[in-house]
Amino acid sequence: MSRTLALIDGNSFYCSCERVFDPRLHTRPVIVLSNNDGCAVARTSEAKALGIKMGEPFFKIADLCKREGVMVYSSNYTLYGDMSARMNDVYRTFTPDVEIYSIDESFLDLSGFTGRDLPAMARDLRSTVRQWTGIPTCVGLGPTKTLAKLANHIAKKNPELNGICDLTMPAAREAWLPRVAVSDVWGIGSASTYKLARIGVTTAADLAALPPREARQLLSVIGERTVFELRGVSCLALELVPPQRKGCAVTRSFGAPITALEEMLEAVSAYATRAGEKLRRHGLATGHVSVFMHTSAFNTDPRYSASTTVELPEASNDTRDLIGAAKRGARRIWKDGYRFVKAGIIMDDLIRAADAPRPLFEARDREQSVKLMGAVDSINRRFGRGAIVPGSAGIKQRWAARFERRSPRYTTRLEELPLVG
DNA sequence: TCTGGGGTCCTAGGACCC
DNA sequence: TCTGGGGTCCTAGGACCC
Repeated sequence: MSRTLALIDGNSFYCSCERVFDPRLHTRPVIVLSNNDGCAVARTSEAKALGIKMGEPFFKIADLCKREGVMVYSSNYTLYGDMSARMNDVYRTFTPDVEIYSIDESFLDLSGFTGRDLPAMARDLRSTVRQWTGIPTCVGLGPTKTLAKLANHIAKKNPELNGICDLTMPAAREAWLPRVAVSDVWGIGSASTYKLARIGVTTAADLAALPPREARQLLSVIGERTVFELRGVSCLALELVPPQRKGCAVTRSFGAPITALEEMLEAVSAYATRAGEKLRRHGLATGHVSVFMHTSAFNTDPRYSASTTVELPEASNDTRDLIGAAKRGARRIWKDGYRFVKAGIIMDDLIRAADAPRPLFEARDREQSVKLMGAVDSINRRFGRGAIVPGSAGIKQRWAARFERRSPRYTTRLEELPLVG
C-alpha cells in the first residue's frame, strides 16, 4: 500500500525565529552562531548571497558582517525549541501522524488524504504555519522519506515553486532527479559522493538507476536502501513514537582555555548537572560516565587528548552521583601544563530509571534522592537553568561559553517579553 | 585572540566459545 | 603444539544527520 509523506521545515529556521520577534530584521541579512559564538550555523538567503558559508568561523567573517550590515546572533535554543513546538502543534491540526525529525523538520503522513489535492493542502499548511507562528517553511511531497526530503530540497532551491515540490508521481521524479546532485540526497555525504563519482554516478537520477546490489557493495545497506527509496520503494518507517534514547552527552567548548584542575572540576560538574536534568526528564539512568578533555586542534599549543570511563556502583540519575563520577574521571586524565579548550561527559547504554536493579545495600536512600532531584528540577524550570546546582558554592565560570549576542527569550521568560509602544 | 553540540547506524576485527 | 569451522559479543572508528 503506497504512502504519501510530507517533509516540512522552517527556512533558515534559527534566523526566522529571530525575525519573528524583531521586524527590523526582515529586510536585512541575518546569521545565527553556534555555541560559544564559534561559527555560523544558520543564514538567511541574503547572508548566503554574501558568500557566508555554513559552519564558517565567525572571526573570519566578522569584518564582512560589519561592512554589510549583517545582523549576528548567538544561538538561543530556548526560543527555537519553543517555536518548534508551536509549529508541530499546527501540523497536528492537519494530521495526528507527525514524526518530529529535528528541531525544524517534521514528516507528516498524508496517506489518508490520497485523492485530495495534496499541493493545495501543502499550501494551506504553509500559510497556516506562517500565520500562527510567523515562520516561513517549505514542503516536499513524496512516497518515501528520501523522496519527500529531496522534494523539500528542490522546493528550497527553486523559488518559482513557491515553497512546494511534489514528487509523488513518477513523471515528476523523472523530470527532477536528473537535476539534483547526488550529494544532495539524504544519506549521501562526502565520502559516498566521492565513491559514486568514481563510477560515474553524479545525480540523484544516476543513483536511482544504480543496481541495488552495487549500491550495497559500495555504500553498505544504507546506500542500498537509498536506491530503493529513490525509486519510490519505502524502506524507512515513520516513527510516530520517538524510540528510547541510547546515549546522552553534554560537551562544550570553553569561553576561555582551562589550565587549572579546579576549573576543570567546576566545568565537568556543571556538565554533570545538566546531564542529570536530561536523564531525569527522559526517565533514564546510567551505569557509567565517560569524561573527555582536549586541547585545541587549531593552534600550535602542545596537544593532549584523553578520555576515561567511570563506573557507578549502581545505575543512577542523581546529580550528586554524576558529579562525583565526572570529577573522578577528570582527575584521572588531568595533566598540568596544557591549555584545554573543550571537555564533556558521555553516557551510553542508558536504561529506564524504573528498571534500574536495586542493589542489596543502597548507597543512598532512593526515595529521598528522587524527591530531592525532583525539587531541584522544578525550581530550575521555574527560575531558569542553574538556579540551583548541588554543591556549587562560589562557581566563577571563567570557562563558561560565550553568548554575547543572544536575543531575549521572548516566549519563555516573563522578564524578557517583547515591549510594545 | 577567535573554529559547535549533539545524535544514530553500520562494519570490521578481536576475544572468546564450542 | 598444531590443525578448523563456525557462532556470539563487544568495541572502535567511520559515515552521516541536523
